[in-house]
Amino acid sequence: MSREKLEKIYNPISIEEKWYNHWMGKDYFSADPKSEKEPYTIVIPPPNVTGMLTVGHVLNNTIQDILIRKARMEGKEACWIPGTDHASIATETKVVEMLREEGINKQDLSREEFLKYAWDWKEKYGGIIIKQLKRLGCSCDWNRERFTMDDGYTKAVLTSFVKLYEKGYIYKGHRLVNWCPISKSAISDEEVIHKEKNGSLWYFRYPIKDSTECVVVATTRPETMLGDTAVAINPEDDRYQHLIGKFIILPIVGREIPVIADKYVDPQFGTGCVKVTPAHDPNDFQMGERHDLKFINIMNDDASMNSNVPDKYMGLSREHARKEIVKDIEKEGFLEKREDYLTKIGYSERGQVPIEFYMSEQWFMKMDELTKPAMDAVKKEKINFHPKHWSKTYNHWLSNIKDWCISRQLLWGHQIPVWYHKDDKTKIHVSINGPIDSENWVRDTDVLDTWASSWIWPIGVHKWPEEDEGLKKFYPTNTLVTGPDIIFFWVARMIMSGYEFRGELPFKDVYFTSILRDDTGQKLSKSLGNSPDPFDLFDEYGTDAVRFGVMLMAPQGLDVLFSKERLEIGRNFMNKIWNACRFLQMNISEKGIPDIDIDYKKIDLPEQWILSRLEKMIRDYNDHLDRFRFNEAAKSLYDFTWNDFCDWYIEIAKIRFYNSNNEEADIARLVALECLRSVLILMHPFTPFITEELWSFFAEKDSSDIIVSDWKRTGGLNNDSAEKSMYVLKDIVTDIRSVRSRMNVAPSKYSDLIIQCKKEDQVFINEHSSLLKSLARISSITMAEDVVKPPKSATAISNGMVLYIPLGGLVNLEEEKNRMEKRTLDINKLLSKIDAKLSNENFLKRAPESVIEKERFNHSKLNQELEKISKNLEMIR
RNA sequence: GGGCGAUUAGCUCAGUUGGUUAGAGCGCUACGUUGACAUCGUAGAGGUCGGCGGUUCGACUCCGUCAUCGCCCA
Repeated sequence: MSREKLEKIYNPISIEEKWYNHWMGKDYFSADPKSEKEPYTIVIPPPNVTGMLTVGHVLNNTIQDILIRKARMEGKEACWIPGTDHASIATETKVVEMLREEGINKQDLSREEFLKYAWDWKEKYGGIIIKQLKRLGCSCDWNRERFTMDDGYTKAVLTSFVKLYEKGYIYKGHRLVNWCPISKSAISDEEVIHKEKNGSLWYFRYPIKDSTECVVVATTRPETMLGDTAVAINPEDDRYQHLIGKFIILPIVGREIPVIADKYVDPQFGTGCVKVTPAHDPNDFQMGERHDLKFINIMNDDASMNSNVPDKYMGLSREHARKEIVKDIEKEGFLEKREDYLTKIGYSERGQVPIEFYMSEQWFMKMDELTKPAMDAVKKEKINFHPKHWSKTYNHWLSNIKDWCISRQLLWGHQIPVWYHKDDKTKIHVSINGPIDSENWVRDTDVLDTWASSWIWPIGVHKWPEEDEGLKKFYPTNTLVTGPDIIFFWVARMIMSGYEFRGELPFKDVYFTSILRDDTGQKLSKSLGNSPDPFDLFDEYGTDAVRFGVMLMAPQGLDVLFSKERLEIGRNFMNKIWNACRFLQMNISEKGIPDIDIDYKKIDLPEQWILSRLEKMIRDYNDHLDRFRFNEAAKSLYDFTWNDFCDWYIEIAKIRFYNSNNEEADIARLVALECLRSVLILMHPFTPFITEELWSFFAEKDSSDIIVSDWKRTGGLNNDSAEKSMYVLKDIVTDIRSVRSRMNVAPSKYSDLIIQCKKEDQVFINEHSSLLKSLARISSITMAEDVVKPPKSATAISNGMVLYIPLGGLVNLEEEKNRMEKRTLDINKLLSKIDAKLSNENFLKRAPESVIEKERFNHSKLNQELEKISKNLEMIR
């Protein structure tokens, strides 16, 4: 034990950095691929390289740190691989924004020039979140840190592309894609956020050629009419049969477009006639293909009108064009009406504006073959989701998946490894290093979707496609910890890539964290500005307190309403532990730790009891952690430490320490130490700093740092009868305290105790009388089987014993009477419930014996209590 | 429209495979600085576990249904 004294006040800041540097210096976080130990691996969900730590990251990474630290203590080769993601579209958006502020337009830069700015940006902000993770205490193997655009990782990404291309899983196609007009790029279905908006439904009259008749079509997007190339009706619709094959003169534009019949049209919806804009609507696109219609793209890549529309609209934004079109349609008498209409609009996740369906040539990945093993793995529980219900969402998504658009019209990212021959554009070359005669080829300008690089993260963090020792030792990984919001983006795709490239699952367990929300239910996010800065929280409460508090409030499978006030429980608990240790230190340090062997069969009841409680806690704690119930684990540790150990055992230890019996005191010292050491060990993964600090004071001589100490799965001594006896004793103490409190006895005053109880109880009380006296502030105890209630005494009935406390003038008989009458009512209610059960033949026949026994026991116990209360009530009356 | 989740004390929430006199923290009431801790202690008040129906000897727990709220997908 260290000689220095613990500071009176726990000061987190002063110890956190000290211990982190110590751990780093000792190289505890490094994982050795040559180790004989069983590996336990986690790959971090790589945060955005230019991102900042949010409270969500705190939750997510604390969980990973808990798993890794526990595995390390369990003697496994713990390997937590950290890194960051280039986040193509998000980062590029930020860089473009930064350039704009400097007055630079992205369009005016060459690819190389832009990338120079982007890399500078990455260098400037790239390290921040990594530093933040260190402050959080994360025990990642920092030697293995990866960035998704590192040379090695890039090679892995390009390899995956080439392999899939060669397999025929990747193809180029001219399609309608989700287009973000802000980033001027295609985006995937998952990057489109659907929002419900109040909009309008406009009804336009389209005149039939060579007729006075009109059809009425409804649209929420009037400006797209500039690209209409047909009007469609349902082939069964009697109202419009005569129009099939006729032509319409498109208002404003003057184009002649056919009336077609297609089953897609719902005759019940609107007028039953729809305008068809094949180049700007997915359903219309399909109709266009079926009927060989013209595809007229009316927009530029920023969603302004292009040269395919009448001159007066050219260059207008889509919003402006809409107003003009409606105005002009109305002016020319083609507007039938306008209705309010609630509509779902797809927004670009990054650009925050409505997306366009836009015709362009993109690279796609075929999904059907890739999904098969991925679905199978979860179905057969080779991969387990926690909580399990996410597997339903997973299956649903995989069974309805469409081909994945993986190309992006961005510069920041992995440029697609495809080259086109300068002389013959149809001749293409696909490889990692490019063609030898590079001067004759032009590389595809697009980059890959970020998720098409991060989906190989568990593989790409090693040297793949090389079969290096890291890959062999640390793949597959054990657990993935991530948010359910990226189950499609990332989790599902990692599983696909794992099977595709390794023929094996990437991880065995997936833990989906709670989503943190503010008190109004909004998801905490940097962009909304409702996420507190974790660093402010660390400063205010201490990092350990934040970690513990967050873990305590995040149950498995549910969202959490986060508020920083809820972290107080963590801070208070750290304070409690600190002071419990300080107390022990005060009572040990002068003599040093006693060097005696304890005969555990001979120790006193309180020692037996606390060790039994400890054993139960260790068991529950491990059980909860094994099942990823971090909040429950934290709770059981908290309960044991505060309620059993501090509230009761330390109070009892005080009696030992201040008495003259040295042997008892030494035993108490050792038992208390045993409890404390166990608590520190188990708590270390949750709160690494404070536990390492306290361990340095309380560890056995020559023991290792707590971070590499042995984990505990057992430790105490289970003893049910001791727990029962102690329960009785605690009950008596509480009952006496309750009486004294009710009668306003000053806490400092001692009182006498007279007990009416059986012989065996007298033996029991005698055995523990000093404890009872001290804990309940009793000066003398007298007992007998028959006791006449002493005058002016208050009464409590506890475990079949009647306790009398003479209090002279303090006794309030009215209060006593009310209390006893209330209890009588309660008991009668309970008894009638039990009676109902015990008189039910089916219950007696079918319930297990232990349950029946319990009911009988309660029945007689309550009856006894009732009898004693009645007698006492009579005496009062 | 389809799916998932939630509804337990004034507030925020636990409650693991059905058997508890239904728990915690905060808040509230009373008392308290007795040599670890006022970031504390002691004692206490407070809930017919969203409604209805069912399964069962027994339902906060399982099933059905309705209501309200939230999320995801189309």
